[in-house]
Amino acid sequence: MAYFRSETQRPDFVKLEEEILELWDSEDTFKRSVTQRKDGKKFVFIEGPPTANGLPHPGHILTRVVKDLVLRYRTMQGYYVERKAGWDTHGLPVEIEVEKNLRINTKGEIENYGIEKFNKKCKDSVFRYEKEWVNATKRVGFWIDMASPYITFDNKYIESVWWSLKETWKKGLLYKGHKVVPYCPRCETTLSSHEVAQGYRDVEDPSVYVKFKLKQQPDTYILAWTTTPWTLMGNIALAVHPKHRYVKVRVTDRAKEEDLILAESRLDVLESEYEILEGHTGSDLADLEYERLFEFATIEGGDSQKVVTADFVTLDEGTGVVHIAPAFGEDDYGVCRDKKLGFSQPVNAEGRFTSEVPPLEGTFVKDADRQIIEMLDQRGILYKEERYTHSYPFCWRCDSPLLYYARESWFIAMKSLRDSLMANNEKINWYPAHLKHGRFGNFLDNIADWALSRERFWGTPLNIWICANCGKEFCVGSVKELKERAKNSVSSDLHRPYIDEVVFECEDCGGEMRRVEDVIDCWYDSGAAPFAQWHYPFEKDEFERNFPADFITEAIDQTRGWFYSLLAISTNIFDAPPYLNVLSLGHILDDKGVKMSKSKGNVVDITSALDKEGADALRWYLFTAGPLSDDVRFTEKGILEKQKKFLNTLWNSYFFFVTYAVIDEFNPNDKKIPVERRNAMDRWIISRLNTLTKEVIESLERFEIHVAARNMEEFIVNDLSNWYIRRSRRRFWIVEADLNKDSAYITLFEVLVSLCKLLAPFVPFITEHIYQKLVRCVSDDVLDSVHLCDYPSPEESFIDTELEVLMGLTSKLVEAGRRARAEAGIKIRQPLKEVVVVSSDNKRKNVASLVGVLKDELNVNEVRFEDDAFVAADVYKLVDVDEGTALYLNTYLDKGLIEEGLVRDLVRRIQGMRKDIDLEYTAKIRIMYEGDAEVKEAIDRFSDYICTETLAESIEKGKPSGSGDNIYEKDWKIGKKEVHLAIKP
RNA sequence: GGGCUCGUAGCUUAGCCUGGUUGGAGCGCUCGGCUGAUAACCGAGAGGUCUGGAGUUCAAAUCUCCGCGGGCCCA
Repeated sequence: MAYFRSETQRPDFVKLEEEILELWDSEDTFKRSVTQRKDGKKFVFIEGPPTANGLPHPGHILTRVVKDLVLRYRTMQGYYVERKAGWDTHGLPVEIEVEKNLRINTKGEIENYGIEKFNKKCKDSVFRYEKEWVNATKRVGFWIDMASPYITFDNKYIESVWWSLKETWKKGLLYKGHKVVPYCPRCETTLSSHEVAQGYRDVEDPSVYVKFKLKQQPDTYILAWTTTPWTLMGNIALAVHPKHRYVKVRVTDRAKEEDLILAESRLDVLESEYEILEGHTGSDLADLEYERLFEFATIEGGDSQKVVTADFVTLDEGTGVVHIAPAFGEDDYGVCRDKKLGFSQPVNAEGRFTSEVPPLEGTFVKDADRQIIEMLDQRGILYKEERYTHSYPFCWRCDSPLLYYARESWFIAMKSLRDSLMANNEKINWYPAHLKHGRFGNFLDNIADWALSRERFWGTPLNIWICANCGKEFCVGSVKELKERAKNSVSSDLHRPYIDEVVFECEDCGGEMRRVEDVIDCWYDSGAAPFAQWHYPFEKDEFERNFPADFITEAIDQTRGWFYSLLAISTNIFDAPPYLNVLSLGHILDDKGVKMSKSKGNVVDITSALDKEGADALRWYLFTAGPLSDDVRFTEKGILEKQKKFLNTLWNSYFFFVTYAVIDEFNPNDKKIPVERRNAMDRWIISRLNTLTKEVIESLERFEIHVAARNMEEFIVNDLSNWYIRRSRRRFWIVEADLNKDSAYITLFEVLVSLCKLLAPFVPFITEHIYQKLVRCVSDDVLDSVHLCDYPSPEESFIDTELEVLMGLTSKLVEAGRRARAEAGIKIRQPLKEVVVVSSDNKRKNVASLVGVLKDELNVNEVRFEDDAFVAADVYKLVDVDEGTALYLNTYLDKGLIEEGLVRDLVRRIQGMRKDIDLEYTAKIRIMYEGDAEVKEAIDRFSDYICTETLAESIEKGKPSGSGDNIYEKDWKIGKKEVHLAIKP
């Protein structure tokens, strides 16, 4: 009885994968693969939570399969790898989706609609596509526990976030300041950077050169430049670069002599003749005072009308002197904060001047430019005006120009943690390595405080209460504390608007304390995942077991996103790196190399590939496409090619094995043949397999996943399929019991099983199928799944480098021999007498063990080795093999060889005919033929050979009698001879 | 506009860190061959201004600088 089951030659991979999914489901394989390793060393992974209010796109699929690969690999290596899914559920993107559906777009409209109703819509919206996410995740084979995910809107999650903010607050690192944000005055809302990026457009604006009169020096002005004249109303300071050269020049303006100060390298902006009076570096100019341009707006909280130095000043345009208005520029605001200067905000939330600027009250700032320029001109302090084209952001929703506008905001003082951030970064391995001190390191180097608050609705409420009476602040760190302090009842939902109702009594003055209205940046939510997903510190065990993470991976855009927010929070709270290894992936581009985006409409529907080619093909395509840190140009054609080339070849290797193992009733459990007793071909493929195993593990450890995958593909296609199996086929056809045959079977069996384990993390479906059929169906005391097995480790004693080199030489000799045949015009099916290998090297002696291979591949009866002294006769065709090795092919054909060739041709035709009518591999046939005397003579002499090769009981001259049932006939032309063949099953 | 990164045959890519035979493969194309596992495979051939330019060097796809184009992040 056969031990294996026959297979179809052309599998439906998609159907096969669905069957495997069912198998995993019914046997609970994922859970068992995790718990089985419970006593193993921990390998901690954190899932970067996606938002399920949109469909997963190809980039998500990439990160999911990469995560899966690494986690399966570590699991098979014996690590205990828990995998908790997570969902990111808060934030502006969610709100915008809901706004779109409600067809509203301002905060006022949301308030009118009702925060309670609005937030409920948000909550429902974040799981709108959960089913699609879950399905896609399962379908691509990503094993992650989606039954108990962490969800950032959970009360427990929020409570952990609150705890961490209270820790921050207690250290005095949570403070209130201003943040200059891109702001749409029509929608009355701030925009996220992503939204701003969508709206940049080139526009022409006035650009003015303004003279700021110095206080201490008569008729001396600093010349500054701006493209937004309206911001001059908020001027507080002028900035120069500390290291650049500035000069004082004497010019004549409107018949009046005066002195101007500007950067030396910007002198060509001057309209008239000038004379240089003196030079300074920027830092020499610091603290010079100048007169106010306009005596309108009030200035609070510090000095003003001073020259300061700032590194962001450039000499590319303007005068090298930058006008600073902290209410209208992020850099401006930062400088003023650092230099303890004042602040002035003469513009209201609608973008119009307030009553502080009477002549312009109620005017929209962008419309005030003209008037302001005229006011400057009248007062003689406008040096000149030009038009200037630059890119400026507009609202993507309503197209009005955005303003940079200072709003009150809460910050975490990340700047004070800069050194710790950098020190913790040193403890992290980055893949690719350049990110560590490149993009990420530079970012940390220039770190700014984290603007944490958002004047929005759907998010973790900022847990700070302020006394309306005395201004005292209090930060709540837990639900328990909230309930203790609350004067009124506390809702079970910690979100707005319920939390807004909670009022405290001020401990100092007895006044009423109310929560600040803001929610927090949702990046803080996801960055808190290492502890918040375990409800730390309210529950301690899980967090302590799972910190820090060993591994995270997301796409490159997360360097300043999640990769940073994790490090920022972890450094702040624990002063430790939150992850030890981070793999940054490239993006998936369309087939033209352009980023996929909804607006361009070039987003590929990945489900189509999953439905047609399947998950394994998709995974393999992504893993082999190139370094994972590079962008991938995505083509479905590429996936199809991987299916044809890689999956089919793997399948066929397996198919070949089972086909003959069934015929032969081969049972691997009966045959134990030590490797050293097997033939050279077997020892070679086993050596190659172990070398491969070593290379694969080394590459995976370096996260060079594409190198590992490409090595495996090459092994399967070249070494296993095209060389080992093709070369060994005849051994599988031996009918009687035979050690050589058994060695071939057992070798191919072992290689296939090892290969499945090696490949299992990459292509989990096909490997599972093959494992089930090859191992589980045959033996009783085996593991139920390939994913429960241990990952192979290389067996050094099986690696025979010399043999591998030798096989390399042999294949070179084969190639050379074929070239010789091609050049001589003798096809391979025509047997020849001999080849002579001439080599000065003594390695040729070793080739002796592989002489059989050479004979077969080149179809010669003999292989001889000679040294340099060999003198070839004319019938020998010479080809060079490599340096020091040459090959001579004896091209002389005698009658015997010609006959043999003819017979080979006949056998080939008969085999083809068997295949034509789909005969069983083992079916016997009878052959009849017609041909001339030479054909008859050849057939007579070789009839035994022909019969054996074609499984014929007889071969007879003549035409089959009667128009036969089941008789298959065909006329052939072999060389110049006409032959008629008929076969009858 | 700034930072980082990528750019090798029609397509997908190796080589670049550590400069040195004639820049390798695969798909596709042409011709020939092999085949009872394979949608495969083997041999020969056509196809390359290694993104452009400059520099360093006896020698540059490789190192340096300046452009161009794609991508990401920031403005």
